[in-house]
Amino acid sequence: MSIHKLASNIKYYRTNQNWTQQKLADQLKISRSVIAKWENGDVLPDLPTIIKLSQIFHQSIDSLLGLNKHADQLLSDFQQFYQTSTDDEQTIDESFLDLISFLIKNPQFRDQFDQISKMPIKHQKAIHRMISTMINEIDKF
Amino acid sequence: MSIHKLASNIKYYRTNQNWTQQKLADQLKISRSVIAKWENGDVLPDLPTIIKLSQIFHQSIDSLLGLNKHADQLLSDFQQFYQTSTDDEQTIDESFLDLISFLIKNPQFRDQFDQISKMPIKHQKAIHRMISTMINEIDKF
DNA sequence: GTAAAATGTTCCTATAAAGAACATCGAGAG
DNA sequence: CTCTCGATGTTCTTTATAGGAACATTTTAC
Repeated sequence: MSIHKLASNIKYYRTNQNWTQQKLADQLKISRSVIAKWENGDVLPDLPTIIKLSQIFHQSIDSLLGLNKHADQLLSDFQQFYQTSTDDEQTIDESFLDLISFLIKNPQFRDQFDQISKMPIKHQKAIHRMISTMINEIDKF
Repeated sequence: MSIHKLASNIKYYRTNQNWTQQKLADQLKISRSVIAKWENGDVLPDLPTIIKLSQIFHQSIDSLLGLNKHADQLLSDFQQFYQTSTDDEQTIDESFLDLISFLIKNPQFRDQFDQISKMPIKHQKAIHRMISTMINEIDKF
């Protein structure tokens, strides 16, 4: 149940409008601290509020929740685009679209990734090993 | 706030399948009386349950709630996904396509970021900080 | 008309979201 | 470098409401 996406989506669409948490809170007529909690994944908005959010951001509820309906279409587009530029047929599947959407909505990771991709291979390998360790450790929580 | 439609929709899709309330309850692993309350509009299902319902009935959440979208909005959703819209120049540009192609060609990184993207926000933030440190340190070589 | 099933209702409990106050972070200004 | 202020994050408490169990009612089948 990929509800964690709602958190970053709310933050993404809010900052996209250059809104402060307070401004969004005012529109929803709720307290600002609640929005901070939504965006950190501490708490889920209730259904009526989700509907309001989807209207304010002009997003379908499904896409607010990260359950995008158009994945199939987008997928085939991506595949077409990369058919020419990559000779080997690597896996571009639905989960890859999810990852792209994650990078779009989390520019801080995108920037890091950009840097990593420009490093020499040996550094990349070192980083890859370290991230593996990090992921394993953090999974223990 | 046309939430009243959810009640009749749940009942509609359930009876359409010739399911009893008990059978639906079993699939959701909740008590039957709750479903009676949903269908009478006494109570709203929580978000995770709504998502399950939309999957069980093969309906988008929006249509389950009776919030059907228009064609033009579907179109704008599509554009939003690509982020081709005006003000967001930094999201999808040439360098982003480079990044995607890097991900395609380096599945080991792709898998790691896949995992990261599925973590709770707080873990993501921790990882982000650690990667920052790593990049800074490794740049000193 | 009766029995069994399906559904509706009541009451209670437990959960988790909202609010308020306080803490921390971060971006300028000096 | 430090101070300030706006924005955001966190903690604690309160409140709202969804869920469960048991009972009541309605519907269906015979």
